Amino acid sequence: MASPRLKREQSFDFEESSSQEAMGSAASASYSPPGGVFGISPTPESSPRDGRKRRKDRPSWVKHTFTPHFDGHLWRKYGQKNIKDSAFPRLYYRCSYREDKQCLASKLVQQENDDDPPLYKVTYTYEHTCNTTPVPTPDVVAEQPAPAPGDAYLLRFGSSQVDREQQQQRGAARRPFMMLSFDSSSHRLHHEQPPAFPPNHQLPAAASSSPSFTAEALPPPAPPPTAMHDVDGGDLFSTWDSFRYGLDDGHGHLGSHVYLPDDCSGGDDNY
DNA sequence: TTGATTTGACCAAC
DNA sequence: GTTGGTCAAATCAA
Repeated sequence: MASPRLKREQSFDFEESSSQEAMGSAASASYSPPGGVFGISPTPESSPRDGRKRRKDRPSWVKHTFTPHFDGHLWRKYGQKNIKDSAFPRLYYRCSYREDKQCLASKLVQQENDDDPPLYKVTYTYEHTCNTTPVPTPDVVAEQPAPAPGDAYLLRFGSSQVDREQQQQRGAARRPFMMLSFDSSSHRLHHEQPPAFPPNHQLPAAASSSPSFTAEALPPPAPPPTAMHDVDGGDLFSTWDSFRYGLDDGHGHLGSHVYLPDDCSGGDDNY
């Protein structure tokens, strides 16, 4: 009402991970610390109608990632919409525990380009209050056994992006797939010791052979999940997701690409 | 049968 | 008036 149009400025983009929640970024890290940083009280909408308010007075933070679906929390998709001026649809997710635990966390996933892998902008709203411990350990194989200091540690999870998206879009999505991402500052993994990924975790040949790339992620804020391969022996984590450990030198490395964190888009959206 | 996803409609924010 | 976020019925898959 009185406030001028709230654009992305509304969403706090924090480059520094001062807050280390489970929000880490898998790719570039421009996310803001959930919790406590927002002066506003994330008071849940009291009335159902309020819940439909557009981004306004709601704590939110943005991050760019190649693995938008992988941040350690369980999400349920509740909507998808084509956005004006955007070539890609926006996906709407909310915490699977929303009802069980009144967790208000939600996120919007917006693909930003068509690269390989594509970069996504993920806007989180409200911090998780479900206290669920996320992050199962994915099937993963380090592509680079020993990243040099300051380098990214690339891990690839599972199959191709296409596969994953196809699955996701079709029935495979039935099982709420986990999204995992780690925060960078809070908990840095050491190169010599990647997270507790079970040794027996490997990728499908296709995945490991694919040159196409993978995203990078930063170390988990919380102790890496212990060997939890896919919860149901499946492909829960056999996805195109991957991680990168280490460095927060300010920008992410993606294969040969280097992109600037967060506001690289400079206020981006035109929405 | 159950539970997640899809998709169009509704409605508030701009 | 337009756009974006959410709802909810229909659909689908395990």
